[in-house]
Amino acid sequence: MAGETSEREKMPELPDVERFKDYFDSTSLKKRIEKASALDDFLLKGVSPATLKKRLEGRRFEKTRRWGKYLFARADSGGWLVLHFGMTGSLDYYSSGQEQPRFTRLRLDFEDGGHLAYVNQRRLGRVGWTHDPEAFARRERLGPDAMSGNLSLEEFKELLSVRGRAIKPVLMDQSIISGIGNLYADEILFQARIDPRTPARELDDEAVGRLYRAMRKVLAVAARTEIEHRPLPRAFLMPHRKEGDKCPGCAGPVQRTKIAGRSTYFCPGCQRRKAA
DNA sequence: TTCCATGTTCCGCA
DNA sequence: TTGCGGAACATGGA
Repeated sequence: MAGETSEREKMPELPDVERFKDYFDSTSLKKRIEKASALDDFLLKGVSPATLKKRLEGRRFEKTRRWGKYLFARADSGGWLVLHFGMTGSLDYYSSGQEQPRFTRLRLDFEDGGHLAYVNQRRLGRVGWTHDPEAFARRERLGPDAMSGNLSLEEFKELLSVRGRAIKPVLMDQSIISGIGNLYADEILFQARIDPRTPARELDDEAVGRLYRAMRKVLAVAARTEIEHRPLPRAFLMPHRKEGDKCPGCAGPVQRTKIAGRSTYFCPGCQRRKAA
């Protein structure tokens, strides 16, 4: 991730956390942790710096998993390190001799001389510890992960049918579905050709089906392009988040509005409240 | 100087 | 009680 943040400053949503997972796996598994330093206990939630040290030092990470925007790393002491990236968090692995990245909040020093830095400029984020990611998700009231095989079209339909508010904030509500943030909510609704202001329960079966498929497709494609470090597909709205920019679908002007307090970009020509 | 950005949490209203 | 919108939070950039 080093040097990469400057070229693409992106806020962590599910695809970004998927990239962090891939990065964590390729840099930090199976190595003995010599030292764990919480440099800013502001971000520690429910775990003291001393406990974190005790759980990590002398241990190795065995595997990772992701739930929504949370990344969990399993230590061979039993238990999982919990990372949430807030709006400005990322990971940076660097070798000894290189300078510690600015805004490093947690640093792990490995036996091979490498260091994993959890970097977070604005300190909206979280570092914690849990004995079980499933239990953590329940306690935090996280809905099913947006990419999970467990989230069927039927369940998705069920989740939306009882919500009266606009579909966009419903998609972003982590207690309903985990992983979708402001940018990808816009992208998913654009790909599904649905007006973001449409009340969730007004979507008919056909529209919900389109939305479900768009959600899976967008997140999968975005995660892959994030990991492979490629640009997003040309048909994506995301590179056009600017009022009046050209819609990649119809070339009409992209419109900006505010929904539930978040700025929203959409194409009024392509995205309708009722299926076309 | 003021506004905006992002995700989550908290407050207050209906 | 529940669902919801909006402000607040930290911090820097336009």
